[in-house]
Formats: sequence, structure tokens, C-alpha cells
Amino acid sequence: MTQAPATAAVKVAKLNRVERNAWTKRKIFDAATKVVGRFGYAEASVARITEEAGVAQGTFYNHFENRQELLDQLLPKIGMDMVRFIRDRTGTADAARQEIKRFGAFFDFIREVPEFLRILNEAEFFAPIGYQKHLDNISTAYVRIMRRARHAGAIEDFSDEEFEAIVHMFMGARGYLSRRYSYANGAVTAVPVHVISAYEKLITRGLFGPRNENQQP
Amino acid sequence: MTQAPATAAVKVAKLNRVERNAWTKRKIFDAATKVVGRFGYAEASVARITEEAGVAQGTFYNHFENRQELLDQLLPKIGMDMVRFIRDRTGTADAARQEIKRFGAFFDFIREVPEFLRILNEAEFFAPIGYQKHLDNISTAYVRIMRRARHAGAIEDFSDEEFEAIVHMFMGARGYLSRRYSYANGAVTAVPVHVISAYEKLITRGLFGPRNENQQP
Amino acid sequence: MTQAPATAAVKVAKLNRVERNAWTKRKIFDAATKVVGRFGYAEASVARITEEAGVAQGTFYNHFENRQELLDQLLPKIGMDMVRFIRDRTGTADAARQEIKRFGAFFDFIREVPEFLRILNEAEFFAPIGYQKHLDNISTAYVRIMRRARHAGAIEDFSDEEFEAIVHMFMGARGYLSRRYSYANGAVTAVPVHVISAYEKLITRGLFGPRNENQQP
Amino acid sequence: MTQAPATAAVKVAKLNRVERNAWTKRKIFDAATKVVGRFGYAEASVARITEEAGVAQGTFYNHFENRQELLDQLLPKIGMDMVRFIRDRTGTADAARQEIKRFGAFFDFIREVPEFLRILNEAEFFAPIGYQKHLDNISTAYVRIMRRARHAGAIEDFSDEEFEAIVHMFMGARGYLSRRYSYANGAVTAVPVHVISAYEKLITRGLFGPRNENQQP
DNA sequence: TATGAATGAGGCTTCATTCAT
DNA sequence: GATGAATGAAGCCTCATTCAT
Repeated sequence: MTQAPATAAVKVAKLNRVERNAWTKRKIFDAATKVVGRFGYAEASVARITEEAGVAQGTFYNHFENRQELLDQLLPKIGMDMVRFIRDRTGTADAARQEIKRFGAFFDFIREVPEFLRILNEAEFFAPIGYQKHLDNISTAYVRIMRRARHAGAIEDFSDEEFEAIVHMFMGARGYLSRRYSYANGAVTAVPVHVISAYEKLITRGLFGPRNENQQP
Repeated sequence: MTQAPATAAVKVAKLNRVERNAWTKRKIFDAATKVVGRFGYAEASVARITEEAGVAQGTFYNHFENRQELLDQLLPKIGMDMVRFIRDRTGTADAARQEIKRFGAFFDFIREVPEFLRILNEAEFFAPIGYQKHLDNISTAYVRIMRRARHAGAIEDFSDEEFEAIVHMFMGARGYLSRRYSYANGAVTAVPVHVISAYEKLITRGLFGPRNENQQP
Repeated sequence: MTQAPATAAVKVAKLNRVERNAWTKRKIFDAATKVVGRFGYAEASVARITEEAGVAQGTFYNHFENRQELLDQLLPKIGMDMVRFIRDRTGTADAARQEIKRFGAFFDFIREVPEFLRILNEAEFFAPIGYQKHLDNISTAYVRIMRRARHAGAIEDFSDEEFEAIVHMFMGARGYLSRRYSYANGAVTAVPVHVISAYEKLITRGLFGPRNENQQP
Repeated sequence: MTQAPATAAVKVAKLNRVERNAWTKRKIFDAATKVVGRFGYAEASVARITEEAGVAQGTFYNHFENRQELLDQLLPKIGMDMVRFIRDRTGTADAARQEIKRFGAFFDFIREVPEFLRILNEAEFFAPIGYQKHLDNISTAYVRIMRRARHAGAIEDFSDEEFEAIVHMFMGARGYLSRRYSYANGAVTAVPVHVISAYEKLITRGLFGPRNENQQP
């Protein structure tokens, strides 16, 4: 989805210098995506990446300062693909229903881009800069959505700071669930319905539901 | 808390062969806990661990098959310490209140055993076997608690499978929150109150609250 | 002094092909002088030199066979600048006084062209061909001076071969002294007076002084 | 001379752990001496040194922190061998004669330990720490000798500071001469007599000779 | 002639593991 | 059981040089 990978058949012969340059960088980037998705960051040596890309090891350093720089670009890039993907299928229903849609779309995206899961999960330790960038991207967008829902009356009683915490909980929850349920023996599979339903209940009542009567002040 | 470290003053001279053996193994284990807590799994080389333990590198392999085996034992061990710690301060209030207590106790434990955070967070990628073991330990215990709450009428409308999903969401949320809020510049700090309050609202309404009226069938 | 660097404002637009060619070569040469002077031969990569010169790496090989060829041209070129510089301020005093002047002028030159010191000192190992060329240039000129002094009666009792040895001693002494005294914390500074006076005594007595009476036959 | 190289036939089997350790370190050290002597510091890669020593590359790092550390030990070590060598053949003649002896012994040492020349000459740029250490060793000892000669009345009219400068001139002169005359096509040869005689005249008159009458005040 | 991406050999260093003492 | 030196594979990166445009 999102973009045709650089490795698709392309008339290479026709490219000028600038294009060839971009094309090579793209080859390396795509190769890294594949390699990290398959083996994890730790096993994503420059040798492996360049071999997958079909270029010499030295070529790598014409396009990236060092190995880490590339690794740190991986997640933000794919993360933005994900944001677009989810946005495209959120629809216009009420806020609660939209959030459920988003939750589902997240898991759909994982199936579309199976590399994403590892790239996301391991990033915290192997690509911390990219991870932080991604987190900022996501949580900013997410908090904005929540504030709109609050403004529209769909959410009561949560402050902005609490939104931020909630967003982190959601991201954490998704991560855990995806790891637990989506990795069936290597391949990525659909998330069971009971996971969706559990999330739905928790969210609709907990976030979008009415203020709890018997809650202490 | 939990257990006196092996490095406490002990009459080494008086130990018999079996005890000396256990004592050495314990020294290595404790050293690994410290090293991983401070530097992470990736930097926890056998050389560093044995140096911290004050034994020779070769000694390591008299007690552990290989490096990975030790790393995989770290989390399950400390994880059980955590379970005990949390259980001890859960109290006997109503189910919802207990869950809030547990949430708080989790963050208290992190402050008591600062190594825990890294050992837990990185385990998924550096000690996957130990991580799985830990997850099983925790989720089993957690689901049992929820089932009891349901049986006592505090939770309605969640199936066993949904409980398992909920538990993963909780664990994921805690993990994210701890990473986001507990690591202030290296030291481990308290979690802000708005995080607690957001969690409380989400849980009490979402999990322990009444069935939502206007929810679709 | 010596020559205007190529980077001075020049009407590039007006140059014909031959001139443009020479101009580019000169830019590279000057850049190499700067780079070697600042970082030493070892750090003077083609990439660094061409960057300093503001041309592409490939351009380098249109003007020099390879990196070494350029490096080997550096010292002989600046060395000749030095010879002219020293000759210009030697004056017409008696031979001994002239030699002292030369000694001082050497250190003056170092201050005028601060790159010279590194280019000279490291050349022996990084640009041996250029070094040899420089040595030949210098010692030929120097020996000629001595022979003239002997012919004028200012020096007694030294053969031509001994002159050559003496010249090498002088060059070695200057090199050592310049390294020891001229490089004060990075910048090039003046040589202390006691160095000058020591040299003066050694030379005036040893070389230009009378034959020693109590010397064995 | 000096010490039997580690590679001499030795009953390796009989060595205990400590001795084996020292023996291995010595093998590496000696190999480095040979390699640097033959190819220079720049070509003295760890791979080459360990191959020459007959050990694995990793072994190197059990004995030296890194490549540079070893390189910086080379010169001071051999330099001290040289000092002993020269001292042993200086004799008890008068100060001037002793200095001539020292000059000759220096060149004898070069013939005994042909690696010395390159190790010394290149050290300034490739092993600056070792070079400085060596310089300090030598000049301290040398200045002490001169002060004794002055005290004994053999030298007049030189201050301590001037001695230091003189010593540097001597060292520089020897270096230059050795490079010029001792390296005949790769092999190390004897220094021609005219070099010795030139030095002798310069020194006996310049340093040990009487105060020059017609010298300006 | 100028360009600058591509190449690939080679350098230094780390580290889990083995094994003789 | 304890020791710690030895091993060698593997990783990251640099850089002179080539060559198609």
C-alpha cells in the first residue's frame, strides 16, 4: 500500500543523476525496512542491508551518515504511512465509533506492512531518536483528535494532560496486543474479535461514557 | 526489599561446597541484575557481569549454559518479586479501588527496584524467553483476579478471553506510562497525579462501571 | 609573501581553457597546502582537499595522477619559497654572521607560512619523494654557500664531504628545534633567545672558529 | 645485544600461567618491533603484527588496550636499550672524547638494532606519546652529562637552557645523519668517516673549545 | 574537463565461548 | 569448581580510485 517500493520494475536506464541517486537511497531504505522487519534491528547489519539492496557496503555511506541514522529514519517514515492509512479509514461516525475504527485500522495496517511491528516495537531501544520522533508525531495527532471530541461533547471530564496519558495508554495497549495476538508463528494474523470487543467496551465506557456517579470526588 | 543481595556480608569461609556454589551463582545473578539495570542488556557483556561479580569469566560458564540463559532468568525472577510486592499492598477495598492500588503499587515497585524498568522493557527483544515466561506469570495471576471480581459482581459483561486482552492492555499501558513518565533524566521519579487520575477514570468507568446503555448490541 | 594564492579574487569568467585548467589545479594545490598544514598528511584525504578547493573529487584526478603525486609536490614547492625568503634577508656581513642570520630567517619563515612546519616535518614519512627532492635542493644550495665561505677564508679545515654532513646536522638541528620550541600550543611562536645564542656559539666556534690547538692530529 | 628476543628457542611447555602470559605479550611486542622496523608504523596493522607473532588478532587486546598503546611503548623501550648500549661504550676519556664516542656508539646501535631507526624517526607522528617519553628520557640524561662536563671545566660559557637547546640540536643532527648515511638501499650501513670527523670538529671546537675571542659581547 | 556516486578492500575493535592449568 | 588467556568471527566505517554522465 502507501507507496510502490523502489524495487518495483522501473526503467533504471532512463534516470538522470539526481534520480539515480534518489533511487539508490530508496533501495537501501527499502532493504533496511525489509531486513529490520524480518530480523530486527540488532541483526540489521550494514552488510546485510546493502546485500539486500544490491549495492556495495561503501555505497551505504554515500547516502547515510552511519548505520544509526538510517535506523532512526525507519520508524518515523513508516509511522506517517500508518497515520495516513488510519485516517483514510476512520470515517465520519461519532467519536467513540471512530476510535474503534482506528483501533481496527491499526491492526489492518500491521497486516498490510508486516515489517511495521518489529520496526515499531524494537525502535525504543535500537532507534531511540526515531522512536521519540514517532511518538511525538502520533501523540500530537491523537491528542488533537481527543480535544475535538471533547469540544464536540463526546468526552467529558478529561483534562489535556490526562489526554496525553490516555494516548500513551492506548499506544501501549495496542503495542502489547499486537505483539500478543498478531504474531502467530512468524506470520502476522488478524486480531481476534474478543480483543476488539474488550477494547470497545473499555473505551466506550471509560472514555466516552458518562461521568461515573459513584466515583469519589 | 524482597531479598538480601548475595553481596551482603556473609561468612564465606564457613560455607560447604554446595553453599559456595550457590553463593557464586547468586553473585553472578545479582551482578547481572545490576549491570542490566544500569546499562541494558546490550551492554551486559559476560566480561562486565563477571567483573561486577568479582569472578573470572570462565566461572560464568560453570553456572550458566551461556549468556542468554542467564538473561532469560532475570525478568521472571524479579517479576515474581514484583507480584509479591504489589499483592502486599493491594488491601481489601472494593475491586475497582484495588485495581487503582495495584496501578500505584506498580510504580512504587519501580522506585524500589530501579533496575526493574530496564530489565522489563528491554526483555522483549533481548530475553524473549524470559519475557514470555514473565508475561505468562503476570497475566495468569491478573486474569484470576479479574475473574474473582466478576464473580463478586464488581465487573459485568466481560468474558475470560476479553479479560486476557484487558490484562495485556493494562500491562502495555503501564509499560508505556512508566517509560514516558518515570524516567526523568536517568533517575526514576514518581508518576504525575494526572496519570493516575486518567487511569482511574478509564478503569473505573470502562471496566468496573455499569454496562453502557447507548452501546450498540 | 611568496605568491598570491589562487583563491584571491580573479576574473574567472575571462579565463580561457588553458588558464581555467591551471587555475583549478592551483586551487587544489593551495587547498592541499592548507589541509596538510592544518591536519597533517594522514588526514589529508582527497575528499577533504577537494572540498576545501571547492571542486568535485573526480576533478582531482584530472590534474594529478593520484593523491601521492600531489603530496610529493607540496614540500619542494614551499621549500623553494623558503630558500628565496631566507636569501632575501641574509645580508652581506661576514660568513659567520650570515649563518646566524639564516638560522633566524628560517624561524621567521615558519611564522610567515605556518603550514610549512607540518609539511616539512611529516614529509619524510608521508611524501618521501618530495622530501628527498627538497633535501637535495637545500643541501646543494647550502653546501655551495659553505664552499664560498671556505674560499673566502672564513672556514678552515672542512672538506666538501664534511660540508655535506654539516649541512645535514644543521637541517636536523633546525627541525628539532622548530618542533621543540616553535609549536607552543598549536600556534607558531618565536624561538627563545637562548636557543639562538646556543646555536651561535656552537657555529661560530665550531665551524667558523680557528682550528683547535689541542686537537689530536 | 640488550636482550634475547622472545622468539628465541625456549621451553614453552614448562612455563606457568604468569610466564606464558608475559611470553605472549613479549611475542606481540617483538613482532611489532619487527613489523614497524620493516614497514613503518602506518603499515603496522594489528593483523600484521599478530600474524608475525603467531597469535590471533583477539589476543592482541588481551595484552594491550589498543593498537596505539603498543606503538607508544615501542620507542621508550628500545630507547632505554640504546641508552644502556651507549653508556656501556662511552669509556672514561675526557669529556670531548666521550661525546665523540657517544656519537659513534649511536650509529653502532643502529646497526645492532636496525629497527630502531624507523621506530625512532616515525614516532613523532605515529606514536607521539612514546616519542615525548623518549625525548624526555634522553634529554634529561644528556643534559646531566653536559652539566657534569661543565662542572669539570670541560665546557665553559653554556647555560642550562642552552644545554637543552644543544641537546636537541645533537639529537636532530644524529637523526638526519642516520637517515642520510645509514640507510643505504634498505640495509643499514656504517656511517662514513667524514661524517664522524665533521661532527668531531664541530663539537670539540664549538662546545668544548675555548671561548671565542672575536665574538660580539 | 567536471562531476560525484559506486566500489570494495582493509583497518580497528568487541565479545561469547573454549580449554588447559 | 575457578581461572583467565586465546580464539576468530563479525561489525562498523574510511578512503583512494574509477567511470558513466
